[in-house]
Amino acid sequence: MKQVPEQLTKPFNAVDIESRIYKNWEESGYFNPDNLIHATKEPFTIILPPPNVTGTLHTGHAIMLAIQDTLIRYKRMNGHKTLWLPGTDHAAIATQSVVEKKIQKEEGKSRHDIGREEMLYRINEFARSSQDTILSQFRSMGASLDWSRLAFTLDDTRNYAVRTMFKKMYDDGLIYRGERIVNWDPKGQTTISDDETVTEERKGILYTFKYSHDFPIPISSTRPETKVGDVAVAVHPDDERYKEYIGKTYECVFVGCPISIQIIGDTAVEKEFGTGALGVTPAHSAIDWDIKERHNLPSKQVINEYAKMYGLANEELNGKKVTDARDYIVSKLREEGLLIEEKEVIQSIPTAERTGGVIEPLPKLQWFIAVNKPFAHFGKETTLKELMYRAVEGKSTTIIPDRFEKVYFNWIENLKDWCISRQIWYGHRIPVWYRDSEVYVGVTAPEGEGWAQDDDTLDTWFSSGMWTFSTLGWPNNTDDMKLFHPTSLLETGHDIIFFWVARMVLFSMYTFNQPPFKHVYLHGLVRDAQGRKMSKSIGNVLDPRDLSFKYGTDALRMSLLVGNGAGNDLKLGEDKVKAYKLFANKIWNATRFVLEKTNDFENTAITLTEEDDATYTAWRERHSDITNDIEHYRLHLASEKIYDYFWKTFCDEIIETRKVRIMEHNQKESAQKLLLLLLREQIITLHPFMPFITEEIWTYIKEDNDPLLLVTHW
RNA sequence: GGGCGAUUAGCUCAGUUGGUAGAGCAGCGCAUUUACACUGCGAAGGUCAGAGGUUCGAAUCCUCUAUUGCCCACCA
Repeated sequence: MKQVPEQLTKPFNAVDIESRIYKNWEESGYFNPDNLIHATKEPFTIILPPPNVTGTLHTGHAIMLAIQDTLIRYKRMNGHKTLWLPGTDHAAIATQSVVEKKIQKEEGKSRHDIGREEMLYRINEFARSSQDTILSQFRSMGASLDWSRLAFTLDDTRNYAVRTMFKKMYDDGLIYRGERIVNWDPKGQTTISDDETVTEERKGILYTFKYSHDFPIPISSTRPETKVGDVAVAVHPDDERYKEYIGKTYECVFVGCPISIQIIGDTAVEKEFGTGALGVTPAHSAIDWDIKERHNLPSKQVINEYAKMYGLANEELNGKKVTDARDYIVSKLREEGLLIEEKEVIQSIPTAERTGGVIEPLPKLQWFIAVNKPFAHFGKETTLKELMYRAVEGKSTTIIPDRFEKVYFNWIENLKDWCISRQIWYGHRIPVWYRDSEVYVGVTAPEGEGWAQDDDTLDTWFSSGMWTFSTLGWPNNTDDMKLFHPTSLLETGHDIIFFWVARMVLFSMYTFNQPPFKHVYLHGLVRDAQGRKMSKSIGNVLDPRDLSFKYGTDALRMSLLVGNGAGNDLKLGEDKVKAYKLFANKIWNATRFVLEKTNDFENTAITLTEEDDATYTAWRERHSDITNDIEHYRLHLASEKIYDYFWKTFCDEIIETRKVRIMEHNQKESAQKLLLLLLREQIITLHPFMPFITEEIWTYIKEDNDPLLLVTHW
């Protein structure tokens, strides 16, 4: 007669067991693949998308952890050498601006008052203390991450990898320095990439005017203040209205500033827009810069890094903010009778995602990665763009759901050279040194006196893009590199496909001619129960820590998995989490009941009756169905199926019928054996989804020489 | 302007390769010396947005329409 464990007689309380169980797992060492000595199958690797060091756990993280941990646990139980590698991201602009704001608020100082060295020290200190917060929150989700391999995008190992990569690409002619129109963020005082901008719809006015009375062609612009930097007027070469002027140059005075305007023909100009004539401002518009390149025109910058006018003959303009300058110029035009039309239009204005500042396109000397430049690669001539395309097209990487492959291709096709330099301090400093007109690019500083390192840092996605292999010790030829790269799966949100996924493909294909991962699984965004975005202003943000504390981590994980198909957004309400807390209770109570009804069971050799055997066979079918779903990354179906079977089939049918037979001593031992067998196998099957409660129950039902459920065979 | 989705019960959503429409919540009826009220049993509720097509058979495949969401884009 076995005693039912005392703990089981109390109601289930998740909070009581979670930290203790996590500690047991961690101390067992099985999160580290080096300790999985019985793992005979090939490695299965996921590199965790590194959260920002400054962050705290949100529902997006929770989804990512639930999906990845479920897959990792499943693979580990299946005998794969399983590596799930954690790390954090220095998130350059985000982190620096948090610390800058803090210092501004507490000490009233700017980063320039503090100085580069001291500032970097402060940011690093902040990053380190902040990191502990997010990592312990990741632990609380039950994440079976190999903490012994923890990486940071800005630590020494990663910095060495970044410098090595920069040098290698520079030597291949893929990294170059050039003057281009970049997205300048006057608020953040830095360049940002196209992907870091968001367009905002705003009302604007399209002004149609002439520079001066003696200039023949009226032009239209929403930004008349930039027109003092005009060098040409472009018209369509076939435009009958303006054909006769092409090739002529006019000297005129526009709001007190002398400008020299050449009339040129260019097919980029649309006859139907505005007056059909485009004032060319190379320094303040990307399209105009291209026209300038085509026609060999000069360029005059009239707006500085603080979005103020400068260098103009009309002293009244100098120092004015662009918006004030616009008002000033419009009123001058009106006075002089040069303003022909004002038309209200909706315009899309690019703003900086991070700071909200209105982007000022400016010409700047920056570092770029050439994506369209042919180079020799593993014995063949190719371009980076081709490599990125080929990885997905050739199915060496598959994207789940596959409709995102189209999105990926679409983005690749429109890809332009990637500006990788940033004018902020926190990040990987560009490994380039200057002395007079000499330029030195190297992994380490050059010998000799008088060299000064480039002040800029690299775009944070440069280091993140190398993440699948920089975390494994590249450029050293480590055992981890040999064993775990390419990785098996990248699991992340679909909003990050361009920023990150494509860049990882770029670096890995370039370096190894192999993609960084075999599969990409994209999950959706979490929305509230009504389908709205979670936002602080609406007040509908669900904090996973609260939910976990209130309903248990297992319940939270289930609520994030069930019904959450790849690529679709997930609507999450508190009721859903609550429903899975009830499920945890059900598991707990069913376990107690089964143990009570079988505490006199001893005859383990007994064979099942025909009926019991059929029931068992039906379960095995359901089990292989679930296995198949997990193998195909259909966790939303697998989780629902095990939930449904446990509750509706096992509890409501099997237990109900067998308890009668046990009480009536009607083929009692077969019934007892069936219940024990099914309980054991379901606890194993539930483990990847609900790791805590199942590991706890395992201690009550396991055989003496069974290991932790964590490493029990699936 | 281009691209990608969504539309299934009152609400929120599943539905894996085409084979008798499912779940949770809400609501209705019944049960209660009960493993679990954090429960069980039962009933009700849907021309699967609309129209056309393919098929023996369509929520599922194709075309169009309507509504709706998201992403990308240098129209000055």
